[in-house]
Amino acid sequence: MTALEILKQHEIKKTPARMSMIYLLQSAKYPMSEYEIKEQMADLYDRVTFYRNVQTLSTAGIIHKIVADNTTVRYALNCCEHGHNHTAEHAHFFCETCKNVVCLNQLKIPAYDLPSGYKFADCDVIIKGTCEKCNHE
Amino acid sequence: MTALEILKQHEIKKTPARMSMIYLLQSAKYPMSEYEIKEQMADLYDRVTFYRNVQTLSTAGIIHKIVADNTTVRYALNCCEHGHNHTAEHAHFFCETCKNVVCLNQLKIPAYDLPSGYKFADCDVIIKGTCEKCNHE
DNA sequence: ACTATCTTTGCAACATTGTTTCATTTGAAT
DNA sequence: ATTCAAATGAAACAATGTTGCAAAGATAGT
Repeated sequence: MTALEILKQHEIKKTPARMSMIYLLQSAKYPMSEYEIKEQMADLYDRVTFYRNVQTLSTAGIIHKIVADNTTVRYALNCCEHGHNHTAEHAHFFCETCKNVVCLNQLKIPAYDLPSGYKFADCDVIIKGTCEKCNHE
Repeated sequence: MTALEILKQHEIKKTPARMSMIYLLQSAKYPMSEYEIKEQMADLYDRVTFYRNVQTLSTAGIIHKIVADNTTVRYALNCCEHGHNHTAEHAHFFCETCKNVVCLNQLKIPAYDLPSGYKFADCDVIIKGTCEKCNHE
């Protein structure tokens, strides 16, 4: 699906900043940091616009924000399959050496039983350690 | 166990800042934010010292740091039972309304199978939603 | 095409969180 | 008491995120 199609599908206006954010994340192998996005967006990049679009795109379900650590935030595109957005919740791996984050799509997040009276909204699972590449160096 | 005993057990020097941090966390019902700690430590409080002691105490396993969100960090004392420190990994609940964090000691974190080559170090589980109190208001 | 309206953007300023460096103070062992 | 490493405080800095407001851009109605 193209960036434009994604925006149309969610009835979000096409703007250069949004288009290139989606492009970038589509071509990324891993969830990207703000810094990486900033580097690649160059002149199109304004911090405030970025944060506002992160907000817009993530409430629409187009991207998701991964908090690996309080100082390590990454952004990734949700998989848009079969014409609608369908991303099962999965765990994320954070390599403490190279600071990269990887989506572990195969690791689904189990349902947790909350104490009575508690309402569930969302669950984040971050597994920390060292990635394959860093282990072989 | 007293704050002093905890420090001695881990061979960490007794200083006023460390003592009162442990006191505070011992008396806290919930994991505390830096702001709450700061309020209560008043003149004993210096930001740099705080961060350094968070580092010292958490690598010693005396406290743990809970990242509920990139802008929401909480600190909690680990349970020190039977004379040694023994805290099974448990999930945490983050109330999106009141921003409180609760340790869900009963929710143990399952073992996840990582892709080959990946080395496991740690796993954080954050469940988001609304807490009992906020649901009844 | 023209205007009115709403959304998005860019900029400036600010707030919060965390780190580094370095001189000084303190803890605790002898 | 002396000593020496460890801990502290202060200043400066860096990164991250937010708010208010004016300008620019897109959209719809006439």
